[in-house]
Amino acid sequence: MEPRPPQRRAGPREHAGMHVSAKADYGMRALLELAVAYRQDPTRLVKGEVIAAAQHIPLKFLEGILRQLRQAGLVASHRGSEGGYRLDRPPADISIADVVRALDGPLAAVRGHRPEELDYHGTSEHLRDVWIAVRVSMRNVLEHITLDDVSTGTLPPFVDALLQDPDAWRRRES
Amino acid sequence: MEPRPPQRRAGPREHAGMHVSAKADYGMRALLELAVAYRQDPTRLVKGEVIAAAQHIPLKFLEGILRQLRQAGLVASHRGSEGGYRLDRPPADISIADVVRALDGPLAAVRGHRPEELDYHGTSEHLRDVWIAVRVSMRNVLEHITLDDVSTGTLPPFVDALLQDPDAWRRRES
DNA sequence: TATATAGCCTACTAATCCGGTAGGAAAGAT
DNA sequence: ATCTTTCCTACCGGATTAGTAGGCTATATA
Repeated sequence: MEPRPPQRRAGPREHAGMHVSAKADYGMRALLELAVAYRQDPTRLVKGEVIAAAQHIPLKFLEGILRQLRQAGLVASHRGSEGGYRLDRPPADISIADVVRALDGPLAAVRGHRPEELDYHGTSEHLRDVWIAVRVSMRNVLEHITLDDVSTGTLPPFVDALLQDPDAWRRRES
Repeated sequence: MEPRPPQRRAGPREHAGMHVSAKADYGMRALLELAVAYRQDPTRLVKGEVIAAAQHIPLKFLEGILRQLRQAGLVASHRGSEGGYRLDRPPADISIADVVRALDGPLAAVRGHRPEELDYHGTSEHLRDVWIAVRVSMRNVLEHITLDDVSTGTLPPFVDALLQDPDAWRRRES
């Protein structure tokens, strides 16, 4: 195996509201590779190293991610010379939310707690509704886009509508 | 000052897709206290300790948060015996997104990068659209709810609509 | 002018998490 | 028996989180 060029690390972490970790990002890309193979032949196995090379993911790190995805029931694997990984169900039945939850945990949390567990009082009584609402809106997007959608590039119409927003690609001054 | 009961810390951090930090949560609650005072009298100052007591926030931690909010232009302050904090503009002009951005940084990031900076290729070409779409949908919620809305408990109709979702309060199996 | 008050600023810390790396054990094919 | 490929455990440096500690500075009042 040729020596892999050192991965570029994002500098200071710069915490963000919704942060998709390297794990979830790599995991999504790995699953998209598997989605293509699945459409060719649902039983076909793809080796970790092939995925790693195609998407420039450190192999040993990827192995851990794929193991986690297997434990979540999204991926199946076989060892040995003819081993590898495949999706455990059709790519149209795996949502982005499934992947993010398997690798990054719950979609939304406040101070480490689920929104519905929060106990606000006094003037902040209605704050919980806000976090619940943002979670619903994230779910609406992430639960309705599948691996198949992303893989084929045909996102659901309501997602395309979101992307039509002229400011969609503009960054806000933070 | 009576000794403050020890703060309950959330156990293992349990990383989440969107994680609102303690800072942003405390900051929101502090601003909601200030919003009430502002409606009474826009020039009225509230002391840090009063806010801390009302919302059970460690005082010294809160001071740092309020300083950050002042640097972001959301809060004004005065020192001295009659000092304290107040909103620097009407609560109807401060959105939740303003607060989260001031305290937690950008609303959405992938591996520490803004979604629009990402460079995907091959099978994951369309993945960026997904992260952009989820950012748009988060913005749609967080930029259109103001401190005034939360403070008075009258959220915008489209947010109420989100909360009507029968599953809004249900946690998903992760 | 002295003093008390309350915000401002810097530095520090313990625990945790992130993004990996290393080394080998176990399973499967030839 | 051997080679391949996945599986598992342990470890690591750096960064972040959620605070704490202590003093400095501005302001009002006596």
